[in-house]
Amino acid sequence: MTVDFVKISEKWQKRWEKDKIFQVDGGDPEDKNKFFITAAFPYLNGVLHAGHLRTFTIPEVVARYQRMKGKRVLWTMGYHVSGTPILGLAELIRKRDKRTLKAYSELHKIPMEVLLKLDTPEAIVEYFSERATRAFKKMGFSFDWRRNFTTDDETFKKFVEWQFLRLKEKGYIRRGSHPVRYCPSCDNPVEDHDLLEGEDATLVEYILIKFKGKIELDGREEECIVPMATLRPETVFGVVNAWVNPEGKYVVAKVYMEVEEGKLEYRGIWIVSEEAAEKLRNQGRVLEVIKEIKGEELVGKTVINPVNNREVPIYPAKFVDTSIGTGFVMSVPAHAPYDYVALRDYYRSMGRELKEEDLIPLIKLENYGKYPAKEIVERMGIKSQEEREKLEEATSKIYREEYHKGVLNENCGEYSGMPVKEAKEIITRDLLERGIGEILYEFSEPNVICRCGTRCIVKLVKGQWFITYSDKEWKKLAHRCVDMMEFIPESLRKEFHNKIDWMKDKACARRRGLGTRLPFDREWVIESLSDSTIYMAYYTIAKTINMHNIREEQLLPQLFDYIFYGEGDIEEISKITEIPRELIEEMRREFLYFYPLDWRCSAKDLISNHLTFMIFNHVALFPEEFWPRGIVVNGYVTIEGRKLSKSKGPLLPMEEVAEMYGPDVGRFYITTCAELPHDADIKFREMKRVRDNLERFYHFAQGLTDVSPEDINYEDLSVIDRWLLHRLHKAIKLADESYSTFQLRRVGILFYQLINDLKWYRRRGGDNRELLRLVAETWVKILAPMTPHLCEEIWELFGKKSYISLETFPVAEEKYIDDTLELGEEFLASTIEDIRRIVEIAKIKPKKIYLYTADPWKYQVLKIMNENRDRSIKELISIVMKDPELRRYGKEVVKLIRELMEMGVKPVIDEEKILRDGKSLIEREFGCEVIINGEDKGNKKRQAIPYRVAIYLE
RNA sequence: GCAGGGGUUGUCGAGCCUGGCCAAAGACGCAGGACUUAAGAUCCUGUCCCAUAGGGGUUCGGGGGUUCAAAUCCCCCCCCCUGCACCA
Repeated sequence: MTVDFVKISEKWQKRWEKDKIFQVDGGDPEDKNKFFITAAFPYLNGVLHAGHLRTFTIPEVVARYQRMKGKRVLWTMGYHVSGTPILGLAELIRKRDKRTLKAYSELHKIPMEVLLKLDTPEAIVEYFSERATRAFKKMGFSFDWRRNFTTDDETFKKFVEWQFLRLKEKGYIRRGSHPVRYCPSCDNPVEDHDLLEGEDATLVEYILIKFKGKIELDGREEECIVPMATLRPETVFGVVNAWVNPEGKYVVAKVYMEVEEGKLEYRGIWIVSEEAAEKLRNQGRVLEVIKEIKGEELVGKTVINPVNNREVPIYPAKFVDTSIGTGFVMSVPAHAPYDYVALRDYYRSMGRELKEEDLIPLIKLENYGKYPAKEIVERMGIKSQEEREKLEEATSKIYREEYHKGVLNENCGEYSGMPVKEAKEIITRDLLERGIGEILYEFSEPNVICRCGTRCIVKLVKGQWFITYSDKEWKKLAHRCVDMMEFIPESLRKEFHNKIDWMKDKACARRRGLGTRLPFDREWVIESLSDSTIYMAYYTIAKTINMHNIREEQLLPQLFDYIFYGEGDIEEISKITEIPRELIEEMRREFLYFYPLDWRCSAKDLISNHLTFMIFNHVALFPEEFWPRGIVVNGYVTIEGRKLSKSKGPLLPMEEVAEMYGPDVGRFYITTCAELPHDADIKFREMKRVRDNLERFYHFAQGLTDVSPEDINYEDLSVIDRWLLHRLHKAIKLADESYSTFQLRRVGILFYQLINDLKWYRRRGGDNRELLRLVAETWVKILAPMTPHLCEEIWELFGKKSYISLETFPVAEEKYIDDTLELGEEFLASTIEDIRRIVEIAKIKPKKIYLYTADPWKYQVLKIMNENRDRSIKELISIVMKDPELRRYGKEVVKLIRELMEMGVKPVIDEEKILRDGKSLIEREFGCEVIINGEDKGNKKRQAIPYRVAIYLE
């Protein structure tokens, strides 16, 4: 007889909806008995899948639990549609892209005739939000649906506008330029998924150090700048020459920097490679080329190091790549193996030897002499510049060690004595400030190719809007928030502190995509991660806005100021917004009641962006009392070992889980199959087993409809009854703890333990049906947050008229908890196990089993040990030996203490009584008579110690 | 490179924070038995090696240390995963 989980779920979902049991309104602000939990809403360019299922089911279960704990629970969901992916998807569908159509029909299960119509962003948003809603409902999510919205709703956009106006007012929005990966052919920034090659490439910042030179122009000698590109600006103090590629093409050009839009600043005449000129143009400079020259023309000329005015010669070197940096490299042979080898080669070609006096050391490094580069080159036996591989190795080794352990020496002026790690940053800053350094961005890999086949460039986007997450004061507030918050797992706290420290200014607007336009610059659309940082606050008021059809033009900034800050005159606001005063008051009340957010749940991919932004925006816009209180992060999901993929599968739509296995099975499985922070691997076999177990639980309950827990006679309970009762209350306690700390897997384990407990109970001859009914009723409540439909069904079967979803969570009663009962059963089980081992090893089929408990003095020793739990063995021996009675047993006492210690010190229990109670079980198991503490056969009795009876088989 | 997480018995996966009851939970797999006409389901038992009375031996990435005692604490090394941003 199988249970139809799907049918049961449909029945209860209908009833819940009809009775609106999950709609929630704010209560008395004085008595904030509330629980506000949210999950990072899904981005709707596809159906909800197994990953969403996990991330959303966790808070869903906890929300239901808290509801049963009597809290007013605000739990709902919105839909994220901002940004470009939906735009892109609409375009692909319009173009009838084969791969897209295949993925969306087969993986997302969209009928082709419907799919082909999804060729506008609006159609996609509408379709997928309906699908998402359906999936949530089928899984039995207990949302207050009145508060649902999408980020493209005009009303929500007004809220985002308010947010950005206030951020700008507080000085957290600025305008500037920004390097991005750019495709010159598509004329657009290139996102990760639009790359053919080079996904791993990062942006690296080269520092251009402006060495001064002279160049002949029109017969006159002119001052010019020869910029050296370097990743190690601190080594500028050790430059002894510069390198140029003699074969390379270079240009002499007047360089202007675009400091503001349309405003140029002259930066002098520069000599750079042709490729570098192009890069400079892309990165905010305007170049006027005066003439082209070949690298060899510069060989032998000199340049002046701007930090120490040292004049150094330019030498030729083949290793200089004109496509990297500027085509000029400053040579620091004391610390750069390439430079050392190239200079040595060059000197030799000139007929002289490179000597130590020719080098300028600038970094002191332990385990090395004055000239680390020279040393490593000699140690590795590098003979010429051609040995690229070895040189790379030597370079990275020296760079790494110098960076971490090096200290600048006396040649470094004001920076001497500084560790390289620190000096690097400071020197960079100083070079930039003094105008002798500039930044040039490069990719860390040579090949970064756009989907269109064009090589990407780094482009400086001008007029970009930023949120200034680099702001030190702002970071302080964010750190403070993190200090006050709770994190699950706790290790997140450290991680968030790190993320906050690393946060740089973030570009917060783009040229295209769905979403909200910047209220102060309508050309730009607010970037999709930036519009979703404080939207939990919107949940508190969305109900009022949705139910009363408040229109976007009514949602003026003054209104939000009143709702969130209590600022302004309500009469006046009511007048200008044409929103009735009561509704404004309602919104204010709901916000005050439900805020702050108690828990934010998400998968771990959002740690470094969304969750961190959420903290930043909250601390910027809200007073401390409204800062978020906790973050819960769960691991990823794989299916039978494979990563999820929206385009390649597997995906496992949430709806499919609901339809194929039933929502309760899916909910139970996804929350208990892995520990919260770990990745979960869905295995369909295991999911089936969950279904079997839940089914068994249903049948167990089904067999108990005719009895009542009211009829339990507590006076008359047997040992095993009391044990079961103890286990029940202990389970309540643990389940309570587990739910409140998001340890849902533990609840699952408790459930499996219940099944095992019931097995043992029956094996021990337990058959108190009233008690079993109590166990069933209690467990239905414990499981209700996880498997609500099944539990409602059983609840109804038990003749209850209420919804179990609204019942009170069971309360553990200490008076029924007695750990010695548990120790007793364990003792009994281990006794049986011991007998079994002897039977097996000795190959005896016993006719009679004699069991002997230990002599009383041995329990006395155990008792003393219990009273002195923290003592060492030595101490225990001396304590026990103080007792003259016990001292009589001499060495035996010492031996006993050691044995008991090894076993673990447990309280003394009445072993004989337990054995007598379990006698019939042992007799049944072995099919023979059991004699307890009878005649001492084979002188065995003396072997008995507490928790280990002596056994004699006959 | 920087940061965070992790390496446990056939597999997955607890335990490690708060050292001793850890040969190490549980699940799966495998093997044996009971039940059954049979299959499935269910229940019992075993599953590192050795052992004819409940015993012994070798294990928890590698190496070293602290301790009467370490999978668990400390140090070093190796390996794996994730993030490093404008992208949802």
